[in-house]
Amino acid sequence: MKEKLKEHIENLTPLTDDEFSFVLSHFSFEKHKKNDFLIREGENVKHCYFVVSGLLKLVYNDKEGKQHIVSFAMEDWWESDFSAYFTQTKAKMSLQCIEDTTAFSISLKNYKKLSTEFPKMERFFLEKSNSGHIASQNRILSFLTSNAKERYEQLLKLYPLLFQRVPKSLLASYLGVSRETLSRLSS
Amino acid sequence: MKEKLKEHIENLTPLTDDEFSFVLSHFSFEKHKKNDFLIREGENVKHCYFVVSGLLKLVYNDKEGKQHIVSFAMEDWWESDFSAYFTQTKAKMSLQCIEDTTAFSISLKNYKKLSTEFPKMERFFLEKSNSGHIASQNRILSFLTSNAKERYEQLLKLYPLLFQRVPKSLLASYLGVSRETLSRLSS
DNA sequence: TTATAATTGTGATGTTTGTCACGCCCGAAC
DNA sequence: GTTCGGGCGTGACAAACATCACAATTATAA
Repeated sequence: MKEKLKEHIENLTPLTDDEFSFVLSHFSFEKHKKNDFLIREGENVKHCYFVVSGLLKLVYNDKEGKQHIVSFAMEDWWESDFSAYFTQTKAKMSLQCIEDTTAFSISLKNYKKLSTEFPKMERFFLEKSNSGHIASQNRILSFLTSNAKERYEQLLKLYPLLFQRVPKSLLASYLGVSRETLSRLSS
Repeated sequence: MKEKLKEHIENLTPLTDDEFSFVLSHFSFEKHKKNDFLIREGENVKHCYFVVSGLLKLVYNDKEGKQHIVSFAMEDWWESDFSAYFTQTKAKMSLQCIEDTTAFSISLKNYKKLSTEFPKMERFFLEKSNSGHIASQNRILSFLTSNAKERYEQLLKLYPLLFQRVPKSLLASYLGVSRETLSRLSS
C-alpha cells in the first residue's frame, strides 16, 4: 500500500523516510467494493484519489440517462471530479468502482497544506497536473482527427490491459460510440 | 503589457513590485504579425506563451493535410504545445497567429527556475495547469455528450466574442465538423 | 444447479455528417 | 476600376454511425 504511493512519488522526486511519513500523514487509505461510489453526482467532492489497486470509472450521466465515461482510473492514477474538488462545488460526475479498489485519498485542505509546506510535493502535483492536461489534449485530438475505428485502435494500443477488464459497452461509452457500432468495428 | 501579466497573476496571488520584477525578468515580450508561427510542427518548443493581445490557434495537421484546432488562445491565456514543451521534444502541433499578437514567453528553464525559487509562482502554475486540465475535460465531455449542433451552441455560449474574430471554417475545425455542416447548423 | 441478469453479436432502418461541386459576395492587391 | 482569392451558403450524394429489435452466450447469485 504505502510502498505503492512512495514509489509513485519517487518516480518524480526522491523522498527520505521521514519526508514520506509526513506526506503519508495527509492521506487516508480506503477499500471499496465493486460498484461502490467514491464520488456521487450532486454531492460535495471531499477527496482526490490515488488508485493503489482496482479500477474506477469517472462518469457523466446526461439528461437522457446515458452514461459517458470521461476517464478510467487504473493503478497509479490520480482521479477526482477535479472541477468540483478544486472549486468545492457539487460533483457533476460520479467516480465508481468497476472492480474492488484500494486507494489513498486526500482532502483539498490537506492537498493545499501539503503543497504549501512541502515544495517537493507542490512540484509533484504540478507535474501530475501537467501530464493530466496533456493526456486530455491527446484525447481531444483523437476526437478531432479520428473516426470510431481509429479511436478504438488507439485505445487498444494505449491501454491493452483494459480490454480484459471492462465490458465493451463501457469502452464504447469512453470512445463516444454506441456499443453496437463498437461491436461491429471489432469484427 | 507588464500590467496585464501582473494583474493576471494577482488574480490568484498578490505580488509586491519587487516580486513582480523578479517574475518578469524570467519572461520575454514578443510581437507577432497575423499568420506568424510561434511554434512550428516538427521543431523544438522553446517557450510557453502568455497572450497579452491578439489571438492564436493551436493546430494539429493530419496526414491528409487537414488542420484540426486543439485550442484557441485569447487574451490572458497560456498556450504552448505543452507535451513538447515539458518533455523537450519536437512539436506535434503548430501555434500560429490568427491576429497580430503580443505575448510574454518563458523558456522551460526559466519556468522551472521561477517555480523553484518562488513558491507563489509554483502555486500559480499549479492552479493554471489544473484549470487547463478541467477545461480540456469539459471539452471531452462535450464530444461525448453532444452532437455538432449542441457543441456549436456550447461554444457560442462559452466564447461569444470568438464568432466575430475568426472565420467559421476555423470554428468548424475546432468543433470537429466540416465547414459545410457548421454552415447548415447556423441556419 | 438453476434461475436471473449482464454481455455481446447482428440485421434492418433512419439520422447525422462528410464530400464534392458550384455560385455568390466581398475585401485586398494591383 | 479590375482581378483574384478567401469566406460562405447550398444542393446532391455517399459514408459513418445511432437506434431498435432479437437471439445467443456468459457471468452471477440464490
